[in-house]
Amino acid sequence: MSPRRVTLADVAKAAGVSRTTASLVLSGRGRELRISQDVEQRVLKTAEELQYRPNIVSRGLRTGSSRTIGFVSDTVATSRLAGDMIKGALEGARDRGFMLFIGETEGDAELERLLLQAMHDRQVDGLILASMFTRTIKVPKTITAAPAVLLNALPKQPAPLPAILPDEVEAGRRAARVLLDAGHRDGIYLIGAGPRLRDVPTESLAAVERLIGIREALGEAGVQVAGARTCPDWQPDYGLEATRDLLRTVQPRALICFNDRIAMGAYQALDDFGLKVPADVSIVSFDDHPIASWVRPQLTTVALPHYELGRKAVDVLFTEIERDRSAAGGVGEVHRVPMPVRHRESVAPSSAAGSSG
Amino acid sequence: MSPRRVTLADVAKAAGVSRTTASLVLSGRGRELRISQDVEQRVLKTAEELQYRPNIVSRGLRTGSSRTIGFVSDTVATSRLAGDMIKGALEGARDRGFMLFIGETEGDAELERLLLQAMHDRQVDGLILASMFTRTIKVPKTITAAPAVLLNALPKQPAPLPAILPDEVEAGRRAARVLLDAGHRDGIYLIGAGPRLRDVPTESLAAVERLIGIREALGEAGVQVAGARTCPDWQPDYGLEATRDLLRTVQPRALICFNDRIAMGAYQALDDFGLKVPADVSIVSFDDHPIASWVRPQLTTVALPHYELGRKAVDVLFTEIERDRSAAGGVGEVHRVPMPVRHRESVAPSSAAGSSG
DNA sequence: ATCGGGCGCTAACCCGATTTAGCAACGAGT
DNA sequence: ACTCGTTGCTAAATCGGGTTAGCGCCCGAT
Repeated sequence: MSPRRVTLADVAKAAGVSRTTASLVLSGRGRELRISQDVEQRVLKTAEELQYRPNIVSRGLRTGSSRTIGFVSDTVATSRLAGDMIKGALEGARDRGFMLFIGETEGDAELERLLLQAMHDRQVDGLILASMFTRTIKVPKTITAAPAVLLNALPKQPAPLPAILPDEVEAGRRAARVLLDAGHRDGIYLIGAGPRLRDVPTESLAAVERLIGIREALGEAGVQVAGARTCPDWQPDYGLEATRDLLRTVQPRALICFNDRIAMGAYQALDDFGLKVPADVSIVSFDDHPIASWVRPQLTTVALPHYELGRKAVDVLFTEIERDRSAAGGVGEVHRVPMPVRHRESVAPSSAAGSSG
Repeated sequence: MSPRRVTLADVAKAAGVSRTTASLVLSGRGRELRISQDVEQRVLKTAEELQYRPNIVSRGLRTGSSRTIGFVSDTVATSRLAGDMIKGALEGARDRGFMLFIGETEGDAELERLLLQAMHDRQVDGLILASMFTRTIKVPKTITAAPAVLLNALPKQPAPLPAILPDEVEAGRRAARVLLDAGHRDGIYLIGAGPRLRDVPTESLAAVERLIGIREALGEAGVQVAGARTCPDWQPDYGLEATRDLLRTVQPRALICFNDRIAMGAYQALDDFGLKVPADVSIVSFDDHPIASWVRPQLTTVALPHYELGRKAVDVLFTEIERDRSAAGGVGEVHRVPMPVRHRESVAPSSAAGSSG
């Protein structure tokens, strides 16, 4: 059997004071409420000796705060891709002495309802609703029971919820600029989505935004996308198939793959056609999945800042909790986290390149 | 501001009964304590109408249970490899109406201490101590404050803690048998560890056990390991280097790679030497990392049952919690979860194969 | 009339903290 | 001597439930 914990009453008794006094001293309000140095020291010493630790459950009952936040996702907890989001959230929470409840909904609305309920039953101070991939989600009504933020997602209907998202449009621009900077102007193809804004996988916000950024940066340089192949799902086999299909008709000079798994498929297709990366074809991609540094040559990619997203979500959530305490209404601001370029080996200067900057 | 929750007192008042009566009815003890049908129905109806939900924090204060378990790992939450362990644990907990606290220690003992403390402060009913890779760990003393199990780890010093681990020895046997069944008897090399039991990465229990299983199964068939290359860390680049080194002197007929990332490096090395998988060299591996089905040909591998490990850990933890309640002492049983073979495309019959029975 | 006993419900205490209101002792001012 | 203000501490209420002991009532038996 586990031994009984030391309680405030134990400390008070051992120090020969009332529970009130012990509580005041230990919560640092002793000075303010005129507890003598003598008593203060005695209480602190006793607490130390007995290894007293306040019971947060009990405190929570009184104060209404459990010093806990809930992290609810569709399936983010099990995807390595986004595991770092949890890590960021975890560390942000830890810095403030908060713990993290984790829950997965598998995209099931009923499960989500039950999960949120279970978290509210445990008096979470706030909630993070995360999505595995960037998209719009239907915000459950019960969410209003506590402060909340959206992570990697936007509300389908307008809602006063802050959202934290990667800056995908800028990422698109950056990917395009990597190629432009290497002198590429012709034979740039897209694998995964495009060329039109509606040629994207269902619900994928990232696809649309990346596409916008790509077209914008290329457009500014007076460059046209030479063509594109869409993929119903962004997995290696679809990337392989799409790229093969492309190579049967044209020889691209550069590929912008919409994520690293697609890029892996593209590598395989290029290999099949005897084309070398980056000598024959340059490749730039998105996500910075571990695979990006495992393939050869290593893949130049625009990284999803998972860790930063998780941390930012917690930061925003805490300002939201603050706001809630002051009874102020939320506004639903959208926070964009920059996606950094990881320069590796899959991009070479265009052989047709003129001046280099 | 979030609206105030409906409390038991609200229900009691609305139903015109005492809090006691309401509590008895709602906790199902009404019949036992002779509450009339009439009152019982009234209370249930009122609770339903007011959408009453008991506050678990409050209940926890009285009963000592928070209906929550803690999942503490070195860095398991952020590794896709092991994310499914969390998923398994999550679902096991959910089935019992429990939530999961998540925490990472980064291998830092002080962080671990603080984390366990924070969890105990929140009255967790039990703890799962998980490791990202199978190994022995130093069990913190404070662990005795609540029931606990080890996941993917064994205690360094003898401790009465149950442990849940993949059956690595049998996995080793299975990997070897995959090759034996395909008729391979000669030219079988190991990449990652071996050939001696002490030729393994530091602290890696999996390496030792897989090696034991491999040697056992091969030995029973009267087959010798032709040679081996160790890797200081089981990453693709080390696998690549080790395999290259091997290919400079011999031409293997089959490789047993100690995990899929190493196998990926091996693929690259074989490609460099113009050798085809599986026509020239068969490969069998461990883990069933996503990459195993992305490489071509797809990799035959013995899967780590992450999901089952997580679930099993929760199951064992609950029997442990039960045991704790009955004040019985723990025994520290070791539970082994089978690792299934994923037959894919990287193993071909040995060209020198004779009879196949 | 009195007692015993089952029935149906509730008062009151408990969990472990926080917090409000206020008490006792003492010195200073009038 | 009396009021007033500090100082230093504590009693008691509170959070939202679970749990124990027992109260009032009615019926039947003595």
